[in-house]
Amino acid sequence: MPTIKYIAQKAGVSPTTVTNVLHGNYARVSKATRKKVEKYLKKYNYTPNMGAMILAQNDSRIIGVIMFMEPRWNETVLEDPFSSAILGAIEEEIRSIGYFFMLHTTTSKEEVVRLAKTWKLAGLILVWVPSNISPIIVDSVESPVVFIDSHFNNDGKKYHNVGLKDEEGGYLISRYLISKGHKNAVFFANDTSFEGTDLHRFKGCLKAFNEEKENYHLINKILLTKERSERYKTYSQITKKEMPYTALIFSSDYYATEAISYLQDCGLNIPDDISITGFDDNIFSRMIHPHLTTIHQNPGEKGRIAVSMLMKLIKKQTIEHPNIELDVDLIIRDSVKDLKAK
Amino acid sequence: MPTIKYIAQKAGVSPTTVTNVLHGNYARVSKATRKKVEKYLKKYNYTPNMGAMILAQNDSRIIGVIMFMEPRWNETVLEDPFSSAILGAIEEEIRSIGYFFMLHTTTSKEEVVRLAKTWKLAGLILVWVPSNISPIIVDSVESPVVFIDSHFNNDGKKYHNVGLKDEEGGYLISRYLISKGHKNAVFFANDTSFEGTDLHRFKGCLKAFNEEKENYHLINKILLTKERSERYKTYSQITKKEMPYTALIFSSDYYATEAISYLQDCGLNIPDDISITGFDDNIFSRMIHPHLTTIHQNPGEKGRIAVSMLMKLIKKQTIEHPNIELDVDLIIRDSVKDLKAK
DNA sequence: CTGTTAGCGCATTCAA
DNA sequence: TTGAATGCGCTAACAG
Repeated sequence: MPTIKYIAQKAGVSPTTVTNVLHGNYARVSKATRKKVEKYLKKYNYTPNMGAMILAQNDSRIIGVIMFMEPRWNETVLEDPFSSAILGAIEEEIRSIGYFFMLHTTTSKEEVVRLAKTWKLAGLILVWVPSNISPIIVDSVESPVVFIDSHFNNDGKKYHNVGLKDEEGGYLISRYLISKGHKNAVFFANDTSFEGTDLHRFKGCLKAFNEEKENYHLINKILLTKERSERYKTYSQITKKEMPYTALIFSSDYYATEAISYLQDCGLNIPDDISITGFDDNIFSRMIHPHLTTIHQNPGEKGRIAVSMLMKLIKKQTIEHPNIELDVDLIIRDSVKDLKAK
Repeated sequence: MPTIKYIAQKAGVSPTTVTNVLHGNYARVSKATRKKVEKYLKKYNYTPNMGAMILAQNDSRIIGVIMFMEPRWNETVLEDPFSSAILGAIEEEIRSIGYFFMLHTTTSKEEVVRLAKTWKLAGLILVWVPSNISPIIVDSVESPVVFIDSHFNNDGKKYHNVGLKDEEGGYLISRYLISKGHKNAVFFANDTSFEGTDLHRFKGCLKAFNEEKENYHLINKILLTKERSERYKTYSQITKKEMPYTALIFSSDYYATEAISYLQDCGLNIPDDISITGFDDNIFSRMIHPHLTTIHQNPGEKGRIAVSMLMKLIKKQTIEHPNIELDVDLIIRDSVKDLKAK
């Protein structure tokens, strides 16, 4: 494993010169020696030692991507095509600009801070951070930070976030349900904490239903747990009692899909017996039958924008829009019954 | 950011003593000084600098996980819940033993070698490496290497691999089809290269059909591409011509699911018009209707075993089983028609 | 049991 | 346009 020193010796120049060639400081090297050095660099297949680089310049070119989630990446989280799509896009983007991708899941802010220090991370991308700990992280970490899908308390701090028009999504899907004659619906949140995206989507639904006259109600919110058997129990109650609602609004395609499958197994017909909507427009939303009516978003775009925003931060460029909210689209498929049609 | 030197100074001891405390070399430190040092370590919240560690001992504690795939993590690869489940398990495992997880996708062996050198990787986990380049990587890299789902040419080299009884899986699913009266089937491979897992699954199918008398045929293999529209074209041909087969054997649930959805949209009834089987038993195999008859495997286990094997390699412990083939199970659901029933 | 010292590979002064 | 010297934080060999 050749070092700069070694190359320098072989080429008969000083280490400094080799460094200058490597860094493209061509103003400080004559063309002739530059060519010569490049030849030896290639000949001995020089590879930098990142350890030395970190030590010398306090920057690792590693971008840490932290997914905030339960200790275990269980089926309900990472197997959701939506997470993977974000990660895939981020990885590709980071790699293409010559940085490195360190992935970490945790729910501990201390762990994030420690990771950033230990590795002198060039930057951090934090996915799904609860709003109460984001300010702490931003304050304790030296590296620039970009959030994905976070919502913040209005504490005057400047956050960089790539999110979605969650509220508008909730509004759109609810308006659509109302337009099809649905007067009573239930909202299923992805998480028991019910904050962030869940909360905003819910607010959007609420807004739509509140615009209507009486008899229109977003009846309730139900918080789904990470435990599949418990969710099944929740779904099963839908089949039993006299349902005071005609539509189920899910805050993710993942759970909407799961519920449809479960309810179908119970003998229900979707959407004839009950209408169901999702959120995300993941691959499986169009693979199941009935195809799922849902809100579209582009997870890859989220990841890519997050990386490019982070790079601007790293390079200390100015950022015009520190808080991006990507657009949503209503995707009408077949999981909602038209109650007005006869 | 306190350093060892700084802590040593504050505690009134030498850096060596601090190091010894940090490394648990308690034989070289008196209990009293140990306590004292620990106090200061905590007080100043000491965090190691990995750059210095890499430099000093040529080991980064980073485990590089390389996914061999097309430059773009597109929907067809990472959004497959199967990949994410492997990654999730690996990440969790690596983190729990105090190592770090660097994720990289590529198809270039040079890139793998460079990454390993640049970061002095503690170890490498290579997923889905084509058999022709695995020996090259093993030879060019200093770090221990564990493969996942690779198959090797018999070149006498010692590989460490965590795989699956792919052939048995193919055999099981084919025997099942035959038992239900299916005499002619087609095999759909996940990749155009048709090697590794695809090939072995196919072989298993072939074996089952060849055991039968004449008139039993695994008619053909069809190699699916990464381009969705092309796959749709492939599926659509199934609907058009007079099908000389009654079952489609897919080498993954992912594509089986996709095909079912597509064919249903074309008006076909699964399994009445045609039977379809998958491979993997991912989450969506039981969410779609008809539920998919498939071969079960446990991706999380694959990831965890790979990490533990790698750790043994890193610690230079002996490995009894360098080539593990995990068991498969036939999962019978509703996507295969019983042709013998009337 | 404790401390001194040298060196890992690189970037970065500063001098020539 | 080139080179020599210094230090980043840590480990390990050696000395006490």
